[in-house]
Amino acid sequence: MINPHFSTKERILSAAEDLFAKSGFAGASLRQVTSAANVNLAAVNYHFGSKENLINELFKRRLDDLTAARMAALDKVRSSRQATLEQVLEAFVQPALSLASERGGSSFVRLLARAFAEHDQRLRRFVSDNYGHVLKEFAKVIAQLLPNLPKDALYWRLDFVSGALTYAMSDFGMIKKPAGVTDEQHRRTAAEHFVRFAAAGLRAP
Amino acid sequence: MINPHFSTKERILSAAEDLFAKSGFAGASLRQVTSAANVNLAAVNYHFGSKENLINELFKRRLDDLTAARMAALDKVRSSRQATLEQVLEAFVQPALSLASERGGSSFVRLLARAFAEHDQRLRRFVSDNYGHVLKEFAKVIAQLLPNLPKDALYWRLDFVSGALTYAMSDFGMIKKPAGVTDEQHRRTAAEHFVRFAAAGLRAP
DNA sequence: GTCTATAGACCGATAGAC
DNA sequence: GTCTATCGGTCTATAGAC
Repeated sequence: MINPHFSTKERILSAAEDLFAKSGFAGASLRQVTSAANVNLAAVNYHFGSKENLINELFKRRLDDLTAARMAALDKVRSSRQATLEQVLEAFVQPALSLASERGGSSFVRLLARAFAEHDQRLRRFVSDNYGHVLKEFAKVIAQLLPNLPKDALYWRLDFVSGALTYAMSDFGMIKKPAGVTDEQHRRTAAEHFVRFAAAGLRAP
Repeated sequence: MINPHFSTKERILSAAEDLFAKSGFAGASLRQVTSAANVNLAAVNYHFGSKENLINELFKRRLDDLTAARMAALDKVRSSRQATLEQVLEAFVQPALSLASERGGSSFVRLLARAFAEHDQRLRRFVSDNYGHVLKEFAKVIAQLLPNLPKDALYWRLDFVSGALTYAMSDFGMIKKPAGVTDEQHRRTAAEHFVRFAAAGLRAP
């Protein structure tokens, strides 16, 4: 399961990603993590200091890249003459899609969904402090594309969009994929359906 | 916090609802629950047998009423001559809204969102075994109202709708409510925004 | 039905040898 | 950097007095 050629630190991160995605942060113990990673129990505290810090590092490892890719995609859309709502949504989803295709990425996507569902103050704060500005930028661009939509309606709809995306992505790799379809195709299909749905919902009268 | 005039069993259920909503099923211990309920630790095992069974009873207590109310509302819409998509969505949301207005109901709504986010096999199975048929009925009626929509697109969109609703409702009682607005008004507003958004998303070309 | 007390297991974290 | 061993604390569940 866990590739023995990676360093102890990376093996811990990968095992933790899988187990926390499956059982939750409180539900999976460091003993389970180190056992799955084929690593000694004490290694977690040596490399990360504490369970809480291990969780933070887990998010940092993936989110730094994800937010950078999203901002790059948004800037590209912005600089085009006539940006559409669909393009902005695509710029938001596509990087998450690529992430989900990386090694262990699909576990992380589920972990992210879990972090949002858990109204854990500490974790939410960490995510919003470090990566909240990206969401604000997307919201700003979307607001410009929907100039007639009242602000409160916009915020509600952006919340619905986040919810729809979170839930759909957290199901990646679960039950829904039909047989004979590659993961890649499945994610591409999901993204297309999502963009159509979200754009129409945002444009509702 | 916990009304001392209710029975031991009910005080345990209410305290468990609050604490599991806040900290997750693994995150909150029976000691915290019994302490918040002002009840002896051993009372949980006397009345419920185990922590797992306590969780099941928690869902049963609310979901029996919720699904019955949803089916009643759906039947009413069905029997009307010209049912609209908006009416069907309203029939789905309104009972959840009423539930959220009950004593402790808002905690339960967050708990429900958590149960979906946790891909815990045991809990998901319990919910879908006991209450999955309601979702199927709604899906059938919605499919009839969108005869030109391919089946796979419909399933994706219904997933997005569930996600949007779950996510939005799990935020009830959290940060979003503006000052000077009653809980009741806030929920009503949320429902209206949701129905507009979801109907438009489902009708997307 | 409600309590105390405790069994038996697991937890995160650390000290200290190598 | 990696290991063993262990501390001090928590957990669920239960036995048995009242």
